[in-house]
Amino acid sequence: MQTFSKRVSMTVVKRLPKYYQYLTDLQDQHIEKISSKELAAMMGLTASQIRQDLNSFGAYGQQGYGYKVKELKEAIRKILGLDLQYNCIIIGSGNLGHAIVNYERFKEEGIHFKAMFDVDPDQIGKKVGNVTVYHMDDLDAFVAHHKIDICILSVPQKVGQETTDRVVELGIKAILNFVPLDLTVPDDVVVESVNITDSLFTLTYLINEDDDDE
Amino acid sequence: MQTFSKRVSMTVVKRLPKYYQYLTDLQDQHIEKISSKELAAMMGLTASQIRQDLNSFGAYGQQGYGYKVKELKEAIRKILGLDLQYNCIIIGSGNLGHAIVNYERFKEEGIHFKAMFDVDPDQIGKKVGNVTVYHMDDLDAFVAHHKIDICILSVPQKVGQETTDRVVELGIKAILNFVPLDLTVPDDVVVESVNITDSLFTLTYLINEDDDDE
DNA sequence: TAGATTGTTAATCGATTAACAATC
DNA sequence: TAGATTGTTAATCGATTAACAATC
Repeated sequence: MQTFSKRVSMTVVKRLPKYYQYLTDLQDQHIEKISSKELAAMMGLTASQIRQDLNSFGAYGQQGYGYKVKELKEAIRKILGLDLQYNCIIIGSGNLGHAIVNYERFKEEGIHFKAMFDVDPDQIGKKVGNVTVYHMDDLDAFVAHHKIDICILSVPQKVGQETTDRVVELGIKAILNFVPLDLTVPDDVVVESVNITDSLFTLTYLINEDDDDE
Repeated sequence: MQTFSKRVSMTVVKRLPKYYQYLTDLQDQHIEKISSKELAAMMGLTASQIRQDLNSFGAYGQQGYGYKVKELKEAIRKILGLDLQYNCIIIGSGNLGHAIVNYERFKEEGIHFKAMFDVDPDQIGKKVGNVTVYHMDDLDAFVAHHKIDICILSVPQKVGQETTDRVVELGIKAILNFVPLDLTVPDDVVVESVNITDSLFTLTYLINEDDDDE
């Protein structure tokens, strides 16, 4: 029988990493069992919502008991694709690029940084941890000889789109974008953006939110 | 007459910085007029949605004409609270902290970095641009003598919550959080989180999304 | 005036919450 | 078995889309 799983909504998908984080924490605390009610209280969601979310992927709980932390965590890990390995390059070896390479958590989850690229002569040839910075001129050759799954983009805004175009041209299908810019990519390329400017402006809104009529 | 503006939903608020970005771009291109239809096409929204969003704050357009880019941009700028000035400290002077201090865009919008704090002896006393790194021991005194509106948090995960508690204790009411952790704060403190780990895991999900039944 | 496009109300769609039978 | 809690259906709520009168 063919399965016809309805495409899961982005709203649910965006909550998955949070579930994974909380379940990892629970496991670190050696808690073996959790109910949707307990998890809801921890995460600020409702029990119903959690059960709905999880059930869009399958039945991971046990009636009358709850969810086994380890089992559920592993299930979500797999749903997130974290059972796989990813080769990754970083374009833009500024402070942000450095910060990401040094992020221990990524390595733990099978994200392998293969190279950094920049145009600044002072940066070329340097090593950040065990990752070498190459010149952008060497990008094509490098990607041709390595299977690269993800490109992390932390270049100046004005070259954001052109760099994206180049990366897409080279066949990379996933971009983690730190440039405060909405990138245009073909349908078969996925982009996830971290927009620090947007976050800051949301914060300034919230700071003043209640001032008008309270 | 008293105004009873219904509280604007977070869904709409999260789109405001995007409107602001697009309107800024339009103004830079010297485009004076835009219709909801044109803006919708650019932003990947519907014209209806844009008109609904904007009208939750007031009537900024002209029937039969559209929106004056400059006027609308200024209106949103004000809604976002970017007509005000904000004093800001950064706790954690690692690469991420450095990246943020060097972010030109923030200064343009009235965000002033007053100091950085760290516990690493090698960092104390250094200057990043014109911002000095102080020891965390000096935090209380500094905040007591400066009106600090925003704290940017880029400390190691394991001290994320305790640092937050300390900052809250000192009376700071807004936190831009880069620690991959859901911070607990009192109701009168606003937190906006940038969670790079969550974004990466969303990306790995999307990479594998269509693999199961297609 | 005629054409265009807003502001706003009504209809639809999707997400959350509630309820409860299934079952561990 | 009785109690607990899931999986899942139904009800509600909120967000998006459609429609159109107001009006520039």
